[in-house]
Amino acid sequence: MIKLSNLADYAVELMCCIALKPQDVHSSAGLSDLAHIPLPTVSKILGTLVRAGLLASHRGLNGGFSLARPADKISITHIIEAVDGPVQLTNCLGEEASDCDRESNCGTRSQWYRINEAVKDALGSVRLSQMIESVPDFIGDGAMDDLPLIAKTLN
Amino acid sequence: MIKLSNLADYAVELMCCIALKPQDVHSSAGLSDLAHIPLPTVSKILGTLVRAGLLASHRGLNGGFSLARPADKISITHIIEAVDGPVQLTNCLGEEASDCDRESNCGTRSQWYRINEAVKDALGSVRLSQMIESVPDFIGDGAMDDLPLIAKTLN
DNA sequence: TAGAAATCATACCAAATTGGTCATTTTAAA
DNA sequence: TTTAAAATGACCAATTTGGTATGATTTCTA
Repeated sequence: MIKLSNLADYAVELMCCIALKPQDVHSSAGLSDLAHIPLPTVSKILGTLVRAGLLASHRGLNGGFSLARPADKISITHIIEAVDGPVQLTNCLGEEASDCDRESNCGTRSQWYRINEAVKDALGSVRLSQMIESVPDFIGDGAMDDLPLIAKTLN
Repeated sequence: MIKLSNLADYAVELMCCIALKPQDVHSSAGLSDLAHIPLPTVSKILGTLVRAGLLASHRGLNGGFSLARPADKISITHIIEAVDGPVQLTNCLGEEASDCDRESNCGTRSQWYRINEAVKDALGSVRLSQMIESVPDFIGDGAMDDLPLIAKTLN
């Protein structure tokens, strides 16, 4: 199953919690309660997000975390890459062309590149501000009809 | 780092090797040599692909594997999902709405859905036949100079 | 101004997934 | 009947992931 790591998933969720009240300073403990994620794990993730420049931390009494920039300037890719590292579907796409003495499959590189870009676009096309707006009850049926348009870069 | 599993990566590569000579029956050992992947691993992956209906197996002497359908009827998604399971970026997207008694983040589901679909589209938009076309004789040296732009976004 | 409380930060440990190996059985062609 | 090949299942190692505990830092308050 292709999925994000739990930590990346958590990270997006925590960012959403913070973005809902952008003015407030949110403590790890408070966010842990709100999101039902173990406190130490929250701590670790928030620390990562601070180092990535997505959050600002305020130490000391009444300290906590707040967004480093407006929610519409933060994309899902930013959050995910901060936690999970870059989107790089295949080893082929790394810096070293590595062991590409393989026959028969290097025409695939340009295709892989396309696919990888498309995935990044998909992730990058949604901003944090969008994640928290408009919560239609989407469970069930047609609520998702006006959706994508994404993945248009291909073809 | 967001990446496919090695097995999925290998699977695509093996499928490419087979698709290059669609008439032939390819033995595990031959493919292992060709792709530089350990034989037992090749065996395991090919078995999975057979069960997924992407390959046909021929037992006995001079047996081996061949495509179960034309290369332009097989998408990368087919191969990847056969090995890694469905593309399901977040737990939220699974069948059971699970612990979505979480506050504040369920508006995110419809967004996650969009993102997930886009990723699937990206993977599904490339067919096996495209992966193997235009394979310039790249073995050797500068043959891959015109190859794109790769790893440009990575930094 | 000093101490204490609240909080961030980091180093450490355990468990689960993944990747890879081996040995056995089944099949079919020569 | 012998041989070469696939199919199957159990097994082991290692990386990664998730979680825990402890330590360091800042600010408030007395």
